[in-house]
Amino acid sequence: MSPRGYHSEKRQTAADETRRRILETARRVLAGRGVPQLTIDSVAAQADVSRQTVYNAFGSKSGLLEALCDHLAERGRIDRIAAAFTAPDGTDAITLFLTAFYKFWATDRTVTRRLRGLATLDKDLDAVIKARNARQRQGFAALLDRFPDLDTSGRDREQTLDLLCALGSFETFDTLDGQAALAVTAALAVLRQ
Amino acid sequence: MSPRGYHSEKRQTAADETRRRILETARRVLAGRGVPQLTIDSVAAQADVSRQTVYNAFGSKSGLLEALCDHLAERGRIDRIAAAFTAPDGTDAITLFLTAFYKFWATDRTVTRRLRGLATLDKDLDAVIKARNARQRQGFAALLDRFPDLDTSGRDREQTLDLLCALGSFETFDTLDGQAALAVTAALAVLRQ
DNA sequence: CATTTCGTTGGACAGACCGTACATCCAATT
DNA sequence: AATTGGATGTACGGTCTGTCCAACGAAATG
Repeated sequence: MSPRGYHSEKRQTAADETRRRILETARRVLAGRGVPQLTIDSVAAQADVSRQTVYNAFGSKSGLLEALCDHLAERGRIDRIAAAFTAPDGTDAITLFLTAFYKFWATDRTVTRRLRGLATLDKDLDAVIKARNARQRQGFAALLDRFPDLDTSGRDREQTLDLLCALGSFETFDTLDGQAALAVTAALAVLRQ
Repeated sequence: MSPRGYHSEKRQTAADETRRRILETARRVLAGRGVPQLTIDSVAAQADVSRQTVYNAFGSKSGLLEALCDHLAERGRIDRIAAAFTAPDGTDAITLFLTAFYKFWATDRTVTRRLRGLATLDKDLDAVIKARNARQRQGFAALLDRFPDLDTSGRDREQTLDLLCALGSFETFDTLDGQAALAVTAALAVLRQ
């Protein structure tokens, strides 16, 4: 703590800029073909930054990956899901919700796949991704609340949510090759049956 | 190559036994809670074997993981899918096929999840898993061939296969918490709609 | 019995990577 | 002019992979 705060604008923005440059580099590295060579060394070098700077900005490799998750959320305009909650029609709402996620993942498909793979080895990153999945489930739940007539299957509510989350998961997006329309029809079939 | 073959039974079975012990240890390590500490060192130590022996048996860490995939296939009785191809009814066939996979994955759920995560970082392992997914798709395709009336959706055949693969994927199994019945009803809903 | 073979062992080594510490430089701030 | 904070460079310890090699011992062969 400084006795007299050195609040600075130029310094802050400069630091943010390097931080951002590092994140972009990490994203580019993970997006490349072949096995991702995501080492602090290579990211730092490609971002034209010293290794120490990466640690200053993110603390650790885990920290970098977590920050990258948020970075991807911005890039992929995950905020598009907001439109789903103002839709007047239930079917439209589900459609908007699912397609928002599919567009989001399509933005950085390879990076997302690898990030989720890396979460297997990283407790912190795993927590971030689990939280994200949980929020998606809450979104589906909110839509089911708003449109009670949407689910005419007579199934248990939690089970319906399980199915929707499965169809809306990144992995399903990935195996469906991004065909959002396919996921939407499947979801509607599951809800109606 | 030996000028005069030293074909041995005792040696062979002994080597197979240590190989098997290493695989079981690796499986146990990957099944443990927390971040998996799957290092050659720890596996070797827990299997009461020298590190060199692991390399003799599997060549590399990738080799060990690939072998573990096959090991899991045996343990999980993946051969149960055979029953699906002799079923007289299409619906039964799909049900048997899907539940065989779900039982398979339920056998070593955590291990499979981590193995698939590790495939992100390992080209060889990734190839093994991709091949396995492809075989599942061929299985679904064979069922659609045998029972042409099964798919009344009028959808493109490849798209129907995409959806079935998505529902039959390990990741969907994982998010559905192993509820095979749920996946089956979803698959049937998708086929009928 | 003598010899060959093979799986196994133990130690040593290079190379990659993570994370930390520290002394230093420079530009922005006061 | 003095201070502060971000960035740099270097160095070090630790972990893990993969390879090499000398050696041991039990099984197989003649």
